[in-house]
Amino acid sequence: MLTLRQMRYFDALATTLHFGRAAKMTNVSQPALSAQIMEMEADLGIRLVERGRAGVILTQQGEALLPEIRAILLSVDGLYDRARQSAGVLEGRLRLGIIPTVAPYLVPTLIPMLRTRYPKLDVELRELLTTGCIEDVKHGKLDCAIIALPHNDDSLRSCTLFEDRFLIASADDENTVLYSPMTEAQVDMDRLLLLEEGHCLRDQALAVCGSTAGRRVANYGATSMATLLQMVSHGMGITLIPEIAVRDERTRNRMRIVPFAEPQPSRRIGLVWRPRSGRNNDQEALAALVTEAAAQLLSKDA
Amino acid sequence: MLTLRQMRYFDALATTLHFGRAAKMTNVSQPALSAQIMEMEADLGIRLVERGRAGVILTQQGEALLPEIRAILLSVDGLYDRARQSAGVLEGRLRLGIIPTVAPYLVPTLIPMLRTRYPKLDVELRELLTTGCIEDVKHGKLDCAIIALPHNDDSLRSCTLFEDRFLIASADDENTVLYSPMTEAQVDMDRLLLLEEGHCLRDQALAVCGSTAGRRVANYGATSMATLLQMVSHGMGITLIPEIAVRDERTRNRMRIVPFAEPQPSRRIGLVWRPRSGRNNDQEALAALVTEAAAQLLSKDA
DNA sequence: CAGCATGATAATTTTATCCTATCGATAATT
DNA sequence: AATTATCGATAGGATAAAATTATCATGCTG
Repeated sequence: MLTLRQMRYFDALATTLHFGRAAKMTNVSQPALSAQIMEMEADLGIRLVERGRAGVILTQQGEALLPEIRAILLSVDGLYDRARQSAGVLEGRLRLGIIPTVAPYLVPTLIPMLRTRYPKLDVELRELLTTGCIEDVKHGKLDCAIIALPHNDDSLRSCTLFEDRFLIASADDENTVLYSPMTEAQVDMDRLLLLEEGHCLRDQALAVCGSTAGRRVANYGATSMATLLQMVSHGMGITLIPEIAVRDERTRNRMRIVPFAEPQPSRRIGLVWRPRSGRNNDQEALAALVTEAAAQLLSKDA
Repeated sequence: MLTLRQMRYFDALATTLHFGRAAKMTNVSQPALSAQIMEMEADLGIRLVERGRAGVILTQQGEALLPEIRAILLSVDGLYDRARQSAGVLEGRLRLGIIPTVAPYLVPTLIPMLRTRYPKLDVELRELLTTGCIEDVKHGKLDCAIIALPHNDDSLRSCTLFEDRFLIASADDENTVLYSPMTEAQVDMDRLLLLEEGHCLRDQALAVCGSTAGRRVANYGATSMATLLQMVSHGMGITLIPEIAVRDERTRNRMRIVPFAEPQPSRRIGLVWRPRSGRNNDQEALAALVTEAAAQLLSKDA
């Protein structure tokens, strides 16, 4: 089988037209180079050079193969450059999953920041439920994902990005009684609207409010926060709204949004990745940036 | 140093995403493949694959390098094809030297024959004096040459292509006495015109006619047969004309051309090449074709 | 003819590569 | 929770590839 070593030797031989000098150029003894060239010729089944006393002459076939061989050697050398280049922080493609109750609020802030600070980064965003995020990260379809912690899959590593407090949103009318701040027990479970199954926020909302068992829940599942809050603003019920969504949703819907009493319930948003992904630098940089973006989003909001 | 073997293994690994199956695909044990991939990663300084429980995932960098690596492997495979293709008879480039007293008469017949029978052949013709032919063949600037034999360089091999008889040409007027056939002794040395120094035909003419010493030679050297024969046709003298030139030159100049008496003097035209050029098939085929072309040229001529 | 240069060859050592067997870790099953 | 299966990594020893040094044969050169 043809080897790169043989090609390098042949390249040197074609350059020097002299076995001895080609050997010196390749830091190898002349017999070694000679043997490799011979093997190369045997392998290709053709004569590459004509050995003469006054050095070496390339055969027509050797001459014909030379440019191709040099191109191959150049490509191989180029691999090293590419490899080195691709080792930078947050360069190339990054496939990032984000859960639907975070994505629409975080992305408009996060993406411009990424573009500015890491212009060589090509982000591929996917909005997926927690389970989807975790599965895809595990199987290498995503490089990492932003989900609510904790997750139950200890084959993945994670870090906290920010705390996202819950608030209560209701229509801005007189029919709804809202205490401010309010306790979990004051939530009217009959009027509590939830996202559809699969959203972690649904479970979190139940966990927050369902501490007292036996209360019923409005039998409806909204497909997105936007839908949910639109329903709320039309007086169809109340819901938990994560702080990250407040600024954005308040510009769309007239709502009353009140905090919980201390200790305020919240969800912890984090980044998950495969422990062996080997992109620790990337993950750290991304985490720092997301934290910064979230801080920006949450500032001056109640 | 990166090797093709490593690239092939990596290619298989990227295809199967499984060390075991990649090993089977490359007919090697799994540890062997594993080791090569590891070495490749160490050499490139990057992680190519992520080892996981459910097989293997390419890292972003591995993914980035893969197309380039596959292209390289394809190029290498292509080398074999090119080599095989270039091994045909009379294919590719053939650099052929021809002495000036043969070239203009042989070429118009030879080249069309070559083009017809060996369409893949790309002939590079050079008209050179014998010394030039021999030097260039020796130094690999020509693949072979057509010269008059014998040559005095035994570092080259040669074979006879055809015998080229000499005839005597004179102006077609009453002032010149020509016997037919004539003997060498009857040549009027004072009127004998010759090519300039360097042409083997000049020396051969002298050898034919100069057997009787002391005769003087017209002090003039024509630069080509065409010039020489034009001078002859204008009554400036007589000259030896090789049979190969007769048909062509007779159409250009009115001349009387008579043969020598038996045994007719002649020159032997042959092919020379480097013994190690390794293109024996080419040389044989070319020799056969030239012989055929010459036979065609010499037929029905006196 | 002697001396020089060139590439090939020989004998040996070093380095690569491979294989078998086994391990450790994870995932799936019982 | 223990068992089994799968997967890639590791260890040890054998084999093959490639290197080195020393030498040779040959053809030029003076």
